[in-house]
Amino acid sequence: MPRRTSHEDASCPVARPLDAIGDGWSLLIIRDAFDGLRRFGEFQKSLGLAKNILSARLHSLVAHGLLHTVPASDGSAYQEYQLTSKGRALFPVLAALRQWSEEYFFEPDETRARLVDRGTGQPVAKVEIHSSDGRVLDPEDTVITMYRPADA
Amino acid sequence: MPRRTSHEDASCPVARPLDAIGDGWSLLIIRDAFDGLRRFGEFQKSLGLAKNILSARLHSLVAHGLLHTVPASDGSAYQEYQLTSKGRALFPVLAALRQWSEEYFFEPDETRARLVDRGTGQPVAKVEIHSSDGRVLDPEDTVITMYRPADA
DNA sequence: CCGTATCCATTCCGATACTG
DNA sequence: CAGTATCGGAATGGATACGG
Repeated sequence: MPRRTSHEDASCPVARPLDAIGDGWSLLIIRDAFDGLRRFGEFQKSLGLAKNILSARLHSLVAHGLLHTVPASDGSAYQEYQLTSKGRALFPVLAALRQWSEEYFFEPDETRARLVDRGTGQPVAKVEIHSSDGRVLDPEDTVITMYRPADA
Repeated sequence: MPRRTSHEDASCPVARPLDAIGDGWSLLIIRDAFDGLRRFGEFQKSLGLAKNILSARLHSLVAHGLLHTVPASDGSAYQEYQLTSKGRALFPVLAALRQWSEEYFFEPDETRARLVDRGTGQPVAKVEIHSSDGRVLDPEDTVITMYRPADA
């Protein structure tokens, strides 16, 4: 029996993107892309992975529409990898993940990389889930329901 | 050379939790836990994975402090798996991931599972990143900086 | 400098059988 | 029902060598 290879057809939005970013390196590549990295060598130096798998991950991210390649920038005949709008839209996810990790995976006195407001240098506000009318929602205040858009 | 086995010592909060939730199944188990699932068999039925790997994942999540086991609830001699506060704190991450996925991985007319306010039935508000004084921040408005807490 | 192709070691997953 | 133990196949990742 083949291994569970894909979540493409899952109706759950948590499952479906796992093919694109469910692997360990992809999220780190996206993080670096947000940080301004664009060149193959920059990613490789930052992440320290083998070139073949970096190549594979990059292609996968392009195939899933999170990155796209642009021809040059310096005269070279190579590619640069930039976030698409789909990739950029991961910003809140990454920010929430950062906050969760800082709170639960770091000792209070441990040095860490923080996401801050560029203008003020202050850390960004804690991500919260709100109702459509602005109340803060806890997990218990929410439910998962099936939504069938009318195909009018 | 050993494969990169762990991100435990990374100073980047994006990297460090990958050992705990970077694998494909863990996030889905957490999702199901938010959904109220607690028993081994419930998870297995929902996810359709082999019992040995479910067992391994569950143990890993317990070891990383996202789940904890409680003795019974019905008289049986078995365990139930519940989210810890650390696991519950993943709520905004999961919610942000859901929203991103719904927007970019589903066709507009495609049926999907949505996170809604239990009281009103309305979908939760879109997750945004705010500055400490309440402005909405785009990726460009932010920077990553190293933070060294004073060890007073 | 930017990749691609090949090889090898490790890991992971699924099925199955087994215990309580 | 709730797990554990074992096995085999598949996919992955790392190193390296090579080509543009």
